Amino acid sequence: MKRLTIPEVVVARLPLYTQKLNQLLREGRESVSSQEMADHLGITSAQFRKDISFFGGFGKQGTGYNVIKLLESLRSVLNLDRIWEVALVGVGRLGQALMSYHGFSSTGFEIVMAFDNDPEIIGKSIAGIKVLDVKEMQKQICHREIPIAILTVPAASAQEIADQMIACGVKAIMNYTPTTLKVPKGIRLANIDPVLSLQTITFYL
Amino acid sequence: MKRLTIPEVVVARLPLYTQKLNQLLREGRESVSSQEMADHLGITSAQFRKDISFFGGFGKQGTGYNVIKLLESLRSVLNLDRIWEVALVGVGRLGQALMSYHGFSSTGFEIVMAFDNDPEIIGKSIAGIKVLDVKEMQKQICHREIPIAILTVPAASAQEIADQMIACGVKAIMNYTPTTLKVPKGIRLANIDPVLSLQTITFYL
DNA sequence: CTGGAATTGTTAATCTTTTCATAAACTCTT
DNA sequence: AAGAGTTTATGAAAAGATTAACAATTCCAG
Repeated sequence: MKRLTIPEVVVARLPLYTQKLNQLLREGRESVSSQEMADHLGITSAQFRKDISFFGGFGKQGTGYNVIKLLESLRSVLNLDRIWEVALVGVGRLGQALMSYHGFSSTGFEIVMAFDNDPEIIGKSIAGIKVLDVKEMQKQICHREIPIAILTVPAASAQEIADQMIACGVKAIMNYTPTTLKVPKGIRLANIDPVLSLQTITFYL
Repeated sequence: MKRLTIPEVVVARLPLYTQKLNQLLREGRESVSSQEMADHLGITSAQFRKDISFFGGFGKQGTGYNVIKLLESLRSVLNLDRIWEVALVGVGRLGQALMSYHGFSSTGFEIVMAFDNDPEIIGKSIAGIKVLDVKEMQKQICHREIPIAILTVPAASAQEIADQMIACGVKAIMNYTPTTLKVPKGIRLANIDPVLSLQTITFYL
């Protein structure tokens, strides 16, 4: 299958493309050129065209790309034309903020379970989801075959919880903790501790 | 100056290195080999050594790297040996969660101002910071010469607020909104909408 | 104090990603 | 319907990043 050979850097740019295309769609635009996309995204038009061409020719010479058509193609490439169930572990302030974040459900992600170990919070409902005891986590995640987990626990327990998740079939972890997690090959790990990106930026200031 | 020629990919990995080194330091480790670092971080040892060597030889043949020495060198390279003042705009749930996040101050970042346009929240104090009217933003940011801003406003006003920030000297924006921002050259922009990384991951699932 | 084991720093080779350049395709005006 | 002006798709060239390989050090055991 062609998909296996697509560079990771390219895949990482696709969500930005869909974001911009959504914006154009809302503005009522019907088509857009690679040049315009590139200008807005701060890349070169050649790069945009090349990236898109990995998945086939969606453009039209002289006109550019049809916004809706390209958007739907990208959504399909990224497997966004379905609903992804997500579990969240660690219902602290950040966890609660993410649970209440409307941006997930509007883009096809749904937090369907949340877990914590604090008796104060277990049993409460946040954004319509009842918080369960983390002791239930493995049973629940296994049972519903949840593929994606958001990890917002304290650093000290991050690795332990991650191991448990992986043991019951989680395939991707969004790691919000300031911890270096070790995961087996085949498990996708995204490190999105807010501090990491700040620390990259200060190099350039 | 040598720094100008260091690849962005390398700089992006350095925070992960400091994260792991901090962990080793807490465990009381004195030295670590490139091989061990690589194993934990899921990279090759050659890559680690090469990355580090951009900044000079901090290791010792036969022994590895002194944890404290390497950590301090990296912190200095990343300009983390000072305090960085940060402004936050948009005190919604995510904004509040970030304001209360302890991970910033413990790593040298301090949210010193917060702004919103909601009369309900203006004047309240969150995590010790009084929320000001966003109308005051430009005056305050200019006056204190804040270099970094966290953008957690609704998508609709993101570009406008970003423009205002840049006009009064902000050099880096952490964009948490699901928006493609256009910023002039020389301004660093980090897109950290939680949805973006989820959308990258689903390609591989 | 010597020899074997461990580990770095760095050069060269390989692999990946970006940019360039241009033919082919389409639109629009007259 | 012809010609001028756009714009894509793509193969080839250039630039950039990663990996491999190994000489040069250092450590440690005996």
